[in-house]
Amino acid sequence: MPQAAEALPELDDFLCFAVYSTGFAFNRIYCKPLGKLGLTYPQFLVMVALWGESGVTVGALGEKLSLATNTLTPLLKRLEAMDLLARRRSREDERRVIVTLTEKGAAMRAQAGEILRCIFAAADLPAEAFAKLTRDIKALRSNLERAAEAQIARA
Amino acid sequence: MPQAAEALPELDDFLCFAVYSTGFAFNRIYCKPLGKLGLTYPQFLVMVALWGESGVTVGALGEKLSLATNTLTPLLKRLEAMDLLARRRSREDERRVIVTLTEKGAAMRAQAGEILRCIFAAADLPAEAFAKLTRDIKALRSNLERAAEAQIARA
DNA sequence: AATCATAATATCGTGTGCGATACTATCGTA
DNA sequence: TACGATAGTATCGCACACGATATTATGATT
Repeated sequence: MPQAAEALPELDDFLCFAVYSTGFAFNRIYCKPLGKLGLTYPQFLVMVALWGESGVTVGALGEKLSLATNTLTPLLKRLEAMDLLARRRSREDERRVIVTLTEKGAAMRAQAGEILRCIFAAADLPAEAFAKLTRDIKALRSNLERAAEAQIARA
Repeated sequence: MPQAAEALPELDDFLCFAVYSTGFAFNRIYCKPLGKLGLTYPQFLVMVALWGESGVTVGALGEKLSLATNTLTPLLKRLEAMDLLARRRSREDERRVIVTLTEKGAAMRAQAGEILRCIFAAADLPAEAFAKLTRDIKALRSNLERAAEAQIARA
């Protein structure tokens, strides 16, 4: 006897889809202000990471951004071509590549505040709700990452 | 007199980055169970939309998914090649393309429940927190979309 | 010192996202 | 009924993401 069809929520009620589509909504909002700087959204995130700490390895940068070198290397080469950062091999360990902001790249930091104000305005949430949502999503990400590691451990 | 450098939050405290990285964390979690079905994560989302309502136009599907035809058309062609859906021109309006589930595509719905349970388990949140987070993120997305429209209107 | 395992980065191929553009069908208006 | 405007879809090019693989450097073991 065939089982009754299991109820399936609407796509719009999926948490994963909410996150997925909101990510792209952020991307679209960032498009205009970042276009003035000639940056894409992922490139901007790399710059933010470097403004926090310059002179780091590709691997350390990838750790911060949850990106592997297959994504990061071409992206960094494009930023290098724009003269925003420099890539050089480490002397102590020739396997490592150190990424450092150029003067131009460091100077661009002055534009960041204005952009973040745009985004904050677009999100249109009270500061406390904004902060709480950030914490909640980070907690979710942390859980998902833990589950992903468990998946690998089982394999 | 040069202004003191404006404080810039750490990348990890950006709401946009939290959403961005959590989206990819979802993607990585979905990878294993969807691999068994031969689907990518965006392809799965399209299937979910069609399980909700089959026989819709490419445009209507794009509306649900916030995707334009430049992304959707190649994706739909791949699903069509897998015999999960059919694309045919509308008789009444030859501009429209109607997307319909095949038997195989409709049957795949039976696998969806198990996958969603995997994801829910990986998120590891109480059901109420899960639902509230979904609502909060959707509200954020709604605000961002409204701001994007305002951007266009100003342009 | 030779050899093998491992680490760090790079390369390649596939599948999205998306701005810009093209193409065909429908509609509105003279 | 022509004809310009608009709608719906497709195509193209570029920039991510990422699994798989390659390449070079370091470390470990004998």
